[in-house]
Amino acid sequence: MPSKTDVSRLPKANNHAAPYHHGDLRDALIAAAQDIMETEGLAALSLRAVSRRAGVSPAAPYHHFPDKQALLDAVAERGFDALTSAMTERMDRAGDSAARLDASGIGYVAFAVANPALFGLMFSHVGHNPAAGRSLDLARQRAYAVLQQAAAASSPAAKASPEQCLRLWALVHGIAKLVLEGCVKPADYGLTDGEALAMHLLRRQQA
Amino acid sequence: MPSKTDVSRLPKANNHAAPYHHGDLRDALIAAAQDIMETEGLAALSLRAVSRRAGVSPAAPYHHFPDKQALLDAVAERGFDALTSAMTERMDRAGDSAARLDASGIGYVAFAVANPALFGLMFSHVGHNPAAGRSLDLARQRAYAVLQQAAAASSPAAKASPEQCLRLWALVHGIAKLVLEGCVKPADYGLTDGEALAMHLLRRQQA
DNA sequence: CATCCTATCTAAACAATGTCAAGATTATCT
DNA sequence: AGATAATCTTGACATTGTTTAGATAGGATG
Repeated sequence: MPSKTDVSRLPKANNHAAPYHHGDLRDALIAAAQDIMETEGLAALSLRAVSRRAGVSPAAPYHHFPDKQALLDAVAERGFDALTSAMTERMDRAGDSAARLDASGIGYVAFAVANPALFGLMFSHVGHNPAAGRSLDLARQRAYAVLQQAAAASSPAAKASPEQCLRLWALVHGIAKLVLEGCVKPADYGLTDGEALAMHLLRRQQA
Repeated sequence: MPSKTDVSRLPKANNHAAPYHHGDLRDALIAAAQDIMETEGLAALSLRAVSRRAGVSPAAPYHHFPDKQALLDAVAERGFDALTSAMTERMDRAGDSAARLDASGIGYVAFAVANPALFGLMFSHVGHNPAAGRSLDLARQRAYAVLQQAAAASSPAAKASPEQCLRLWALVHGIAKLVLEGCVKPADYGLTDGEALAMHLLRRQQA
């Protein structure tokens, strides 16, 4: 349907009548995938649906990603960066180092509850070839580093031990997962949302 | 290929030449699904593969389960019962009530690591109609009750508070998930397996 | 400017999956 | 034994991930 000659030469103008070459399809595919996840959930996230949303044929993504999993990895990588930002921003709005430590954990859970499908994707590489997901691993480590640094800055020296850090990660990860999986409903504890639950469980945790 | 008249009347004998009516296909399907999960992983768990393994047509399961999800729910339900047994058995091999509390948490993680695909299935109802999974919810609550009772039997009174129980669940659930998702490798902490990691993280947790 | 080369996209097809409708076969009850 | 309901098969449909072959465009070189 789109006439190909009216738009003479606009390689990056993607407003009307998509040209044969999309401009930067890679980003558009990632954005479309994020869009579908937020609106229709993880189950609706098929490669063909992403292609459809981006206005492109089902085979087009294969020129930018070797695999569906590779596209999902790219989405997950951006997710970890967003998680890192969400935690640090919340920490910056906190006062002393103890409050910043709380904020990091609460931010972790709050991000998960606010982006359930994305959070699920980020931790769902079951069979994952290690070479392809290396950049993803680094993004995840960057997010974990926020927790680690918050623990290190918190005064009691023993709190920054690798074991204590991992305990904190496991605790907030467990809270997030249990809420997302529907196992724990914050209302059962007289709380409004997952964020309040995290606040409640992290308070007085370090005794 | 199978001649239908040589086996005259053996409704439950499923050794050779399966009769038209399987006997109890429902259990066979659940068992086949468990088999596939353990040997080939969650990704290979398709309804058709289960039917194939049970020696039956792809449409046969629909006379015993309304849905693929319903079969998966049945498998998950048995999984929660197995988790309950694994925890209680490990507790019974422990000494005092404090050791029993540790054993419940360690048993939780050990079960997850020993049955990665099943554990993933058990907590993977994203869009789940509440009526169908009610029996599943009960099975899950039965497993959680083991943790609760272990905490209640442990001497310090404040340890059995709902918040403390939930904290314990979140902690062991988080450890299990992080290990299964490949985020945490026990070897990085000088430990052999996830069970040892759980032991290490739960020890001195209650201070 | 013309030409080759390469990157990008489409079209068409393939096997596999979940699911359903129609028909065959067997168990069960009267 | 004969009717009725339960169980299983066959065949089909839409959807998915992926591949192959061919069309189209952009960029470099002559």
